[in-house]
Parts: sequence; C-alpha cells; structure tokens
Amino acid sequence: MQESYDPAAVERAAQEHWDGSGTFAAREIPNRPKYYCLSMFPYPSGRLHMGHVRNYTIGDVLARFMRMQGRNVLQPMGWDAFGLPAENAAMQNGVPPARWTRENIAYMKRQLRSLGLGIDWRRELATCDPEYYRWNQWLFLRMLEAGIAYRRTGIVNWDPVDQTVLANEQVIDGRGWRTGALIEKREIPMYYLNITRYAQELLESLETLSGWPERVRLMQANWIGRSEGTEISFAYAGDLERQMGGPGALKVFTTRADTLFGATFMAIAAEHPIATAVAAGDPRIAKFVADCGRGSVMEADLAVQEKQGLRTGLHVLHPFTGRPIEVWVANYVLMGYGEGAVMGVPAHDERDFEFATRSGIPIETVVKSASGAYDTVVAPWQDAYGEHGITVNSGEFSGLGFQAAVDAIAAALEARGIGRKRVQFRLRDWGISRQRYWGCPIPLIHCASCGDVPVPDEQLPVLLPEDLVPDGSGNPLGRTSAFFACACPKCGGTARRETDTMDTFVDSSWYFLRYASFDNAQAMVDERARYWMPVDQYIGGIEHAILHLLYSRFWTKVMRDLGLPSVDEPFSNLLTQGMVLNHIYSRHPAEGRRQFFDPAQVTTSERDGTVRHTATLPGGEVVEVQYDGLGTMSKSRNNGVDPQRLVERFGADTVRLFVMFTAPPEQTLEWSDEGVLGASRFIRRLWTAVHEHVRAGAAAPLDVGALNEGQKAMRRIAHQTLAKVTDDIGRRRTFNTAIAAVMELLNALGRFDDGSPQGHAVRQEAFGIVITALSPIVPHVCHVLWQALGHDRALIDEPWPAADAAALVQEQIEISVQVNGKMRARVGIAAGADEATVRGIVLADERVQKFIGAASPRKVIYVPGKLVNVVV
RNA sequence: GCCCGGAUGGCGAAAUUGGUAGACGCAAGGGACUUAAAAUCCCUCGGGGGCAACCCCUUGCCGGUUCGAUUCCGGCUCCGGGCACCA
Repeated sequence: MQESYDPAAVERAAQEHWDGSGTFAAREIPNRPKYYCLSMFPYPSGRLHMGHVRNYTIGDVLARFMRMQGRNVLQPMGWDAFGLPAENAAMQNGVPPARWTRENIAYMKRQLRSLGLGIDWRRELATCDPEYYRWNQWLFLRMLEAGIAYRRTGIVNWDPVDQTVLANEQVIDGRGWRTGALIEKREIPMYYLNITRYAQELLESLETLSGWPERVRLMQANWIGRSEGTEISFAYAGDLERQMGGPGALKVFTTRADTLFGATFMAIAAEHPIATAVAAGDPRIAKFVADCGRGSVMEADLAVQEKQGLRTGLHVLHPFTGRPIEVWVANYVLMGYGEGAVMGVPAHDERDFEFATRSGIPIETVVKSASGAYDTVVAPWQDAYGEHGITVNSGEFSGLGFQAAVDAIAAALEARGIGRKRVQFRLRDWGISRQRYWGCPIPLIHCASCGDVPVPDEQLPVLLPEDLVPDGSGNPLGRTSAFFACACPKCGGTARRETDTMDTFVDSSWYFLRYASFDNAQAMVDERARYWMPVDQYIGGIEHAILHLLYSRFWTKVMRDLGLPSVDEPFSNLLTQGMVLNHIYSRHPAEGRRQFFDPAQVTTSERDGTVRHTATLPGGEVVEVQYDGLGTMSKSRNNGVDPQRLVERFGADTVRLFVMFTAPPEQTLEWSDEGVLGASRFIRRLWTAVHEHVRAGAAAPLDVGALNEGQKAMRRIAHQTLAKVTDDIGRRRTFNTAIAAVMELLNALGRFDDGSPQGHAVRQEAFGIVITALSPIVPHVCHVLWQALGHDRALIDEPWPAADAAALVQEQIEISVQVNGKMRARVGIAAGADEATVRGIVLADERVQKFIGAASPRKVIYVPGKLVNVVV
C-alpha cells in the first residue's frame, strides 16, 4: 500500500483489474434491467479535446452509477470517421485521408483508454470501415425501393476557380476559402431522403420524449415548423398571361388567409419560373436574378441581406375583387419553402411592411384589433399590425374573427377550385449527396441506355478506394476510372459509377443500432438490437440539438418501417452537455494573417489601471496581443488544452474530477488551470485521510444503538451525503453538487476526532460512503482506496448502498423567521412540533418582538419545517 | 434576420416545488510548521455603516405579480448554440 498518492500507479492497477476481468464486456441478460449508455462518438480529428473528455466522463459516471444500481450496462465507443477534415489534412500533408484517419483513431483510442472509461471495446466501430458503411448503402437501396430516397436537383456553393463544390464552412464572406473567388450558386443533381414524409410523426412523438430537455424539443418542433394555412391561386392578368404564353395562376401559401383583401403585391423568388420567364426579356430583371444567384446558399446570410425587389410590371388578379396585383421579384422569398411565392400584405406583416414602405407599395388595413384600439388605416410612419383581430374592408368576409375569416375565405376559394387549406412544414427533404471523396459511396450506376441503376446487393459494398489524395479541385473519385468505370448491371454495357458520397450525418444516424449487432456480418442489425434499444441515456453537445438528433430519429423510424429490428424513438433520455470554452488571444500583424496565441503562454499585467496581454513569438520577440473573449477550444484559435498532458501530470481522476466539479453538465465550462490543481489537491487529501484512518487499525462492528450524540451527528451527515449524491447523480445529473457534498463530508470527517471504538466504526462506514459516492467520478483512486479499507471485492462490483433512514432522523430542527419578508432570526424547535407551538415560540422570540414592536401580526405564514413569515 | 439558451462575490459556482442568497472550490491576504522553499494545516474573504449588539444595500437592466422573487410574468442589453454541405 502506497503512502503517497501516485496517480500513474493507481490508474494502472485499476485499469488492469477492469481489463483483466472483462468487467465492461456487455452481454444480453434477459432478466436484468438493461441500461444503454451512449456518448456521441468522436470525429477522429487527431487528439482528444476537452469537450470529448467532458462528454465521455459524464457518460462513464452514469454508466458506472447505473451498473452499481444493478443495471446491465452497455457503454460502447466508435469513430465518426468520414468527413471533410481528413481531406483538408490530406491536401496539407499529401497523406491519404484513410491513413490519416486510422492513425488518429489509434492515437485517440489510447487517449480514451487512459481516462479509464468503462467501455466494451469489443464493439468498437469506425464508419469508414466497409463492414460498417456497406449497410449505409444497403439501406439506401431499400429506401430507393420504398420511394424514400429519390433524385432531384439542388443548389450548392460553387467555386468557379477550383471548379469545385464547397461546404458552407468553406465559404467565407461569400468567397472560396482557398481561392478567394466569389462563390456562385449552382444547381446539380442530388439524392434526397424524404424526411418530410415523417414530419408529422417526428413532431408528434417529440411529446413522448419526456427524458429530453425541453429546449431541444422546442428547437426541433420549431425546425420542423408545422403551419396550417391556405394555398391560394392568383390567376394571371392579361399582361402575365402574354408573358407566360397562356393562362395560368401564381400559387402562394399563407397562414393569414384572413388578410387576403390587404394583399397589395406578390413577391416571387428569383428562381421562380415566372422570374425566369421575365428575365429572358428584361435585362434589369435578368441582372437582379443573376445577382441573387451569387453568394452563399446559407440561410443566415440570406436572412441578413437587405430586402430587395424589382417590379416586373406584370400582374395577377385578386380572386375576389378581380383587382390587378403587381408581381415583384424579391431576394427574401425562398424557392425552397412553400411555393416560392408569397402574397404581400404590408399592413399586417412586418417584413412585407418594411418592403412596401421602401418600395412605395400601397398599404391597406384589413384587420383591426377586437378592442378597436387599432382600426385606422396604417400610415407609413406606423407599424404593421401582425396580431389576430377582426376583418375589415374585406367585402363579404368583413367583421369576422381570425379563424372564422380563414375558414370562410378558404371555403369560398375551394368552392371555386382556386384554393384549399393545407399543412406546410418548414422542414425540407434531406439532401445526402456530397461531391467529395472521403465518404460512403452512393451505390448507383449511371447507364446511357438504362438510366440510374442501383448496384445489386451482391455487389455491395461499393468500396471506396483508400489511396487517393484530394487536391481541392473536384472529387478525385471522378478522375479515377478504376472506381467509376463499370458495367451496367442491367444491360452489361459500359456505365459510370456515381462518384458522389453520402453526407456524414448518414453514418451517425444509426451507429447506436450497430453497436448492438457489432459482430453480425450477415445483417445490418439483428434481434440483439431489440434487447438494447432504445438508448437509455444519450450524451452529447448541444450543437447537435437539431440536425444529428433529428436525422437519427428519422433513420430509426425508416428502419422500423422497413421491418428491421428498430424502435420508434432511438434515445429515451438526452443530456446535452455544454461547450468547453477557453480565452482567445490574437493579434493582427502588419502583414499576413491574424495570429492566435495559446492562453497558457499569454502574460497579463496591469499598470495604472490598464490591462495588457503579451506573448512571446517563436523568434523571442515579445508582442502585445488582444483579448477576444471566451470561445470554444479549437485548433484554429490555438486555445485548446491538451487533456493528455493533464492526464500525464495529474492523472485521469483529477481531470475527470475537475470537469465534473467545475460546472453542471449542461452549462458551458470555462477552462481554469488553477481549478485542476484544486481537484488534484482534493484527491491527495482524500488519499491521506483514508490512509490515516486505516493506520489506526481495523474498526469494530458498528452498533447503531450504542452511538452518542456526536457519533449520531457524524453518521447523519454521512447518510445525508449518500442520499444527496444518489439523487444528484441518479435524478438531477448535477455532478458538481454531488462532489461538493462529498467534500463537505470529508471536511466533517476531518473535524470528527472521536478515538473510541464506535467512533472509529462510524468513521469506517463514512469513509466507505465517501469512496463509494465518488467512485463513478474518480474510479481509479476509489478502486484502490476501497481495497485499502479492507474490502476484497472490487468496488465496481459492489451494489450502490441505500442511505439508512434511521440515521437521517433529526430531533431538533431550525426554522427561519421573517418579519415582513425579511430574515430576522433562526429558532430551534422540536422536529415534530405543530404549527401552534411553532407560532408560539416564534412570536415569543425577543428578536422577533423587536421588529414587530407595537404592531400586531396581520398574518403569519408557516412553511412546515422551514420558515415562518410574520406580516405586520 | 429567425429559433433556442444563459447572465449570481476577484473567479467557477450553490440555493432541487416561490421560502436563510453566495454551500463547495479557486484566487487573494494573514498565521503555523520549516534553516529555506514546496507541500500541508489554521484563520479572514460580496459592498457599505457601526466600538459593539447589529443595521442597510446586493443575483445583467427597467417594470409587474406576491406576505416573500436568483426562481414566475412583460419589456430591454450583452454573451453563447443552431440555421439544413463543419461535425
């Protein structure tokens, strides 16, 4: 037994025990309640970062806790191994993405193992392994058969210099990140998954996800964006009819059919067929449409750009009044949503109001508030009235409330066959085609005579060649005939293989099912998935609140509907962990790019009230740097903290303790080097305290009936702590307060200097509680200290103890006393005292009397066992 | 721009269902031990007033509900996450 704490030795011993006895190898055990604990698998970027450490520690704490609570736990790990960073690294270093990725996996796996996570490593998978991605391809073909996967065109960012499609991330201020060229939008053929078919179910079953944070459910609901509205067809006026070469109608979708009589313009997207037709004969419109075709496709960019529009001079007719309404081409109308056209009602829509005011379009009020407070005609200096109200100036539909007006107008439109009520979702179908190399090949073959032919199942997987090195211009698969040259499966003629690969969100949409069927070479998933699914606890970053989680929910449902062993919802409980932030320091040299500095290397000084930050350049020159606030740790900002160095210096337990203690899991965590020292100090103090206790000799059996007041009090604290930790970890997931409670218990044990045999027995029990309670968080040191306390069985195999209710009983309790809501006194009362007794004691108290004075109590509020408020 | 969060001492935070604001820890200051340093241990530690008992103020800002608000409601400010090809 070591007298001084040696983290490396302790962690080696504990990990050797767990590995040697196969502690974390999970098996399906029919009659034990299972607990599938899953952390979002990492992208193998090269090194573990603090966000990973936080994520996997949270998962490990829960997995170990639930295991001790008697659950049959599965905690697997894998690698989200396809993606853009591998191609970027390949371009920089000339190394194929496959090699870079596999080397990173090997290194990061060693790092993960050093953290002492209770993972069943037999189930490890990497999405770049053909044994994994073959099932992406297989299921894609099933989706194609089921009509869930289909082909159509989509718009991408096009770099005209590199002749390549760019990811949104690679577009900076509308320019290509490598070429600096102005980005264009380009329409190309792509494959889509029909997630909108599932929109209603995805929305409805959010309500069943009671184990998900409310905010994530809200975000998903808003993302799916169900709105009930009316589709209205506006017939072409004569001028538009001539332009389009015949009669027709402009279709719009609106949630405000009640404002139909206030429509004073129509706005169509630049990509709308009418805009295209008009542009052919009008250079101004053509230029405007072309301008809209520049820049990135990102919605955030589109939303902040100034609302612009041009009048076409062409009209549609109001369905009830027959009045001509002018059609405008506008950059703020999205072709991808609804019909790509909207009716403009400036009086009752903020955006339309802004556009109309600037463009000199008339504003006509057709809704007034029910109270009549807002019933004048809107003038340009006023604002749009967007609330629901009573219709006015709306012909036969005047004087109706919102719903009545919508119903009546929709019915009248429907009777004439020019409109109907329908539901519109904001959610769009999922485009999965990527014009990139390092991803899962889409299993299709293009044949000049047969068209798009699916790759037959027996030819799967379509193997991705692993020796290519991308160069930034186009997809290298498209230049590799060994990959794309193939025979058509139907006619046998010369054909070309699809060179697009799948979105990496596909890979991560079902990996949790594969962990349960990890060694099955014959099927994507098998019956074992029914045992383990759904995931009982999923843990990952809040940044995945919408896309990854929504795609996974969709994919799981598709697998269910295709008859595979799957579930309705993949994740019963979700914990969204906050980001790990660190300070950012940078400077702009006179020439070249902005430089970022490692916060650990920045010196901060203060003189005359001015704070200065300085850093030393590689050449030795000391320069002033600016503080840019807190931000996520990233390589590009040079503010990452390497977990590996901390583990080597302090041990994994210290790092785990720090990340769990510093902030509750859902909150952002600000990095602090000093905090790590504090965590290390606490573990050493625990080590010393346990060894001092053990040196005092073996403890007598605890006789709870024979304890004196001091011993009872000590025992009460120990059991209160146990109850609190059990609740904090098991229910509240506030690991920080669990740790704080154990710290208090250890402090109390330090003050408890009872040398009697029963005192020693109380201490033995309390140290056992300290070590057990901390063991999910700092498992190595607790494993070893548990042995030091004289136990033979490994702590991880012990059941989680229940707090002794008898030990928690308190005879005397303290009541807080307020006078007029202000804290004035504390009084001790017997635990069972009734309200009258408590009132008597409180009102008789001289401190209370002082504040009441001559006044008589008007009201006395009593919160049993807690507080009395005397109102005078 | 839209959707979703957050803001409490010098710092990270706690206060679980509307009921003692600042637990626990970090930093700082003082002391003990030591030849010395490190380590360790003890004390102080939101602001103001008072010899003291004790009193007043304080949870981003403004307003409201309540006997009582860090907690609920309305309106802001700033920071963070997401916005469909980063993962």
